[in-house]
Amino acid sequence: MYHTKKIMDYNFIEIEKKWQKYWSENKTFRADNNSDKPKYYVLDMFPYPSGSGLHVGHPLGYIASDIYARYKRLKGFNVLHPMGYDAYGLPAEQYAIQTGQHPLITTEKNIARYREQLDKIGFSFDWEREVRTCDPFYYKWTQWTFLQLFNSWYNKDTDKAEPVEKLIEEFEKNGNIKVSAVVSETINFSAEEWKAKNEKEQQEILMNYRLAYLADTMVNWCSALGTVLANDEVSEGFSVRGGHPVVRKTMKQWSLRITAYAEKLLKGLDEIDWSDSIKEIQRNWIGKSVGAMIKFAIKGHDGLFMEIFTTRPDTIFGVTYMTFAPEHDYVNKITTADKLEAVQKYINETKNRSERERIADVKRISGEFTGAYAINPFTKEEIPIWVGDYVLAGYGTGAVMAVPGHDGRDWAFATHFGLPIKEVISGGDISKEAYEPKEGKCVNSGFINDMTPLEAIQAVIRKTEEMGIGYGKVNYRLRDAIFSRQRYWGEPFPIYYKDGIPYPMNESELPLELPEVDAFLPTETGEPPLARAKNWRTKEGYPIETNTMPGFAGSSAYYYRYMDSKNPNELVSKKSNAYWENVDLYIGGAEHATGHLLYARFWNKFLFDLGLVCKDEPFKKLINQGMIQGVSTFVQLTFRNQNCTYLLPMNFKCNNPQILLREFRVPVDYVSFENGKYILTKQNLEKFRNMISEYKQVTEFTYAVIPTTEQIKDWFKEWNMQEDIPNSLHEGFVELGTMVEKMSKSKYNVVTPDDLVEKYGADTLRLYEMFLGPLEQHKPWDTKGIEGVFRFIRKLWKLYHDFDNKLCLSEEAPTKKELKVLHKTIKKVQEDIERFSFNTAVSTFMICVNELTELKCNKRAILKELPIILSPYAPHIAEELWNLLGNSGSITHVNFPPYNEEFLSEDNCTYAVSFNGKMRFTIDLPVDMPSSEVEKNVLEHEVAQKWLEGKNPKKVIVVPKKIVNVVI
RNA sequence: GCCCGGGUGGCGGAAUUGGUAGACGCGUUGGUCUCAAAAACCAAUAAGAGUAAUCUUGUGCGGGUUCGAUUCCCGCCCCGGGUACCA
Repeated sequence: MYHTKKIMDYNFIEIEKKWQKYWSENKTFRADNNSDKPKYYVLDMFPYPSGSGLHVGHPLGYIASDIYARYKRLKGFNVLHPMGYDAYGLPAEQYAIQTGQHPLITTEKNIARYREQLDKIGFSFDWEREVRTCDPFYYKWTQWTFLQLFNSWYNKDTDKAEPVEKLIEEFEKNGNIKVSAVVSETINFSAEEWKAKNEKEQQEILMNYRLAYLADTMVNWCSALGTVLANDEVSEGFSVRGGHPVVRKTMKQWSLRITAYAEKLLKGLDEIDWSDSIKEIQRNWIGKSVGAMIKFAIKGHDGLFMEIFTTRPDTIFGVTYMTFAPEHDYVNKITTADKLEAVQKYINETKNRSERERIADVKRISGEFTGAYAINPFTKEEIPIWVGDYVLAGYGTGAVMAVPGHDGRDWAFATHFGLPIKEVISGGDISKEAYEPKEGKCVNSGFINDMTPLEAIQAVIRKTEEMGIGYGKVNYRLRDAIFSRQRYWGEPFPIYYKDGIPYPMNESELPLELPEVDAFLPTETGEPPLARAKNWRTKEGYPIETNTMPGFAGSSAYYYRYMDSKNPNELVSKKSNAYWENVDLYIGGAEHATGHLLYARFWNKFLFDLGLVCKDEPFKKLINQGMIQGVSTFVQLTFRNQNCTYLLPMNFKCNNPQILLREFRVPVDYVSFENGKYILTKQNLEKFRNMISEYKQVTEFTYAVIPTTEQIKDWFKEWNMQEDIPNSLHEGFVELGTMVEKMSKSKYNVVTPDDLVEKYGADTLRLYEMFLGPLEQHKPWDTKGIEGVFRFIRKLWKLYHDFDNKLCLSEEAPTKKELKVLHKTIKKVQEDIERFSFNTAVSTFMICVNELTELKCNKRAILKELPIILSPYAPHIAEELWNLLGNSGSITHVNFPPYNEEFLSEDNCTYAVSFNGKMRFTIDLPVDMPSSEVEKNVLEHEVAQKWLEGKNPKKVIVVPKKIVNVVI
């Protein structure tokens, strides 16, 4: 009875329902586009609404961003804190293929579930600005941006994107002689030649320039998903989503010329406040290398040059062979008749090796001599030309000069085939391994002898430029982003075909809505699902593109749409953009490092070039929340007889080889925690057995029992086992083994926020998720720890209430002690929020409530401030207490109380006194006591006398208000 | 292999600029209340020695700088993430 009453004192169910209703009815969190207040934009990576809903790991980042958003409101900012859905995606479509249910229906159902879960946690989102990528009103602007990309090219002279119209004007005036652009391939032509070309030829040339272009591209083809994938969607030869095999294949695909922005994307990293690891991942992905292009003449082929890219022109005197990628055009031209057969055979072999095999066998060295020779431009030596698959066709020129003395791969290749190795940089031992550092002196190197490698690099580049055979060049590893997918559930391209040439639709025809199809599968002829749509043609009857856009299309500029989500005329109005600028704080998972976070920066820079937005980076500060891992629990199962299997603890070992023990996962819902151990009780086993069909566990589980001691004894006897019954066996329950791993449905370790909100309330959940540890760190979820936070929040409630749960406040003036507790809390909480240290802020609240409880403080003067500083973390109880204190309306927009240093200062402070660095005792002394006095007082202390043993200290260090170190 | 990040009690973690290592919470142990259990409250809780006061050791390992190092430097080990022949 008493217990029940006590629990009901803090009635979180009613309080939370009441305030969530209030916020929604009063539109408390609506952001204003016309405000005199300074702005602050806090954004979460919008979720893909999956069918399994949210688990406790998902809201972690949302809670952190919500705390920050609420804090900024208290600090007087006009805060934009929106939420939406990345609604296009493969799972809904795969589900549609299996069940025939339209992906829109699945998606809407999932969104509704997400919304319900999110609402329960009490987020301060401005839901009026919600976006969904699959909504035509939204994807109109995705399609519109695509058209801008299609109609733009990258001008290297102005270093920005410009309209294709202007390029055409230039072609008509001067051809492309004066144009410096980022292109697929360069064919020079004059104005006359341009004008002489027909429409089709002209369009083909323009396609080389467009930032969104259609071209034959080597793509990652995933036949299981029936679509191509971007590089970031493939990992080690398998699709990231689903884990299906991926092969390399040439196909005509839409691509985005992100490579034009490689340098800007790299430079921009220096100006944004992101974690070092993400910046580093992006730097590696962009992969800038500075070097030179150098042409080597090929013996016996006048006018044919082997052009290579190298970062080490200083080692050119050490070239002992050259290598072409097997796919290189020249291989067939230069291979001598006697080598032709072997080379052809080699090329065919490498072609048939899948990407997967190539990766698996990185260490296998293979190659073939072509019989041809290149001429070293400096030494005039004849150098054998090889073909080898360690040279990639897609990087640089697809050909390398090999310097085995100073490059590890070349060294391995040369050693394998017995090719010469020559030292041209001193400092290493090239008989053992390649010496790669750019340190030492050039040797055996003609005119660059005795130079340092760095000097030599410049000298060789200059010389090749004079000789007209080379120039300095920067290369990037980054590839253009393949932008088409052969799937249904994505944005249609606003492109139609006339005589096989793609043309953009008129902007007035946007949005081009996703058509209905009879099945979500490719056609019999292998065309994408949109080819099934009836009358998928323009008004004039031209066929419309049947590919759809990839997932990152809709997520690359959504943060702009939130600024002006209802605007039917523009992506974002100049005025709204000028006010909100860009995202101040962005929180999301690190898994988007090379995908979304790179594409969004690219789109943003493009929009900036066009003058559509005012900032060239989208996200000023980025925080990647760590993964919340699940604790999986295991039990061993062993066959007893036809109707019975025994459950045994994981630490049960058995030497009898006839007894087979099999490991099984026990779903987290059936696990109890007692005496510091995870266990499965008899009662829970019963429940679990009834639900067994929901889990893909073996049928033996149906007959599983926890053996009693008697049964074990019999069993041991039966099997002639001599062992004593291990003390890990118990009556009535079985101990479980544990493992921390990713939280996922298939691992049966998913904890959902809904259950916790129901049991403890949203405020407790919010506090606990933050309390778990630093936001950016991975950490295991441990449901039992939530009790501590729940105790804290009830203790807080009790500060304001008497035994009968009546508000009970004293109007007395607060003591110095009480004021100090309050103000040090305000100070620490503010500092912690500002450095995103949410876990320590929760500790601070706990300390504060512990101390006020200790002081039996129920004074209004103190307790009236507490709800404000707590409100970002636990908004519902904060609102309730705020109103109980006699305030009306929401706590959302009040002022964060400033702390007063005056209350923090003390007359005395505690010095920690150490001898030779070891702390021995503490002593309270006046704050303003001069160092010499402190020293005197310390040395006179009786404990000090003991440690000094009558000797004089060698040295005494006094750090004012902190420590004293006595050296003896 | 290369590039990042990280190793602190039984567990999650704290120590913000080199200044009392282990805050706060979980768990555990003992106690109060209760017929009993739960809840609540109180106390102890890094390890080792000691009745105790107290002492010794201690932040992955080895060394260094310093009056003083979880924090800075050098070398190594382990874990997590990224990347994979990028010339």
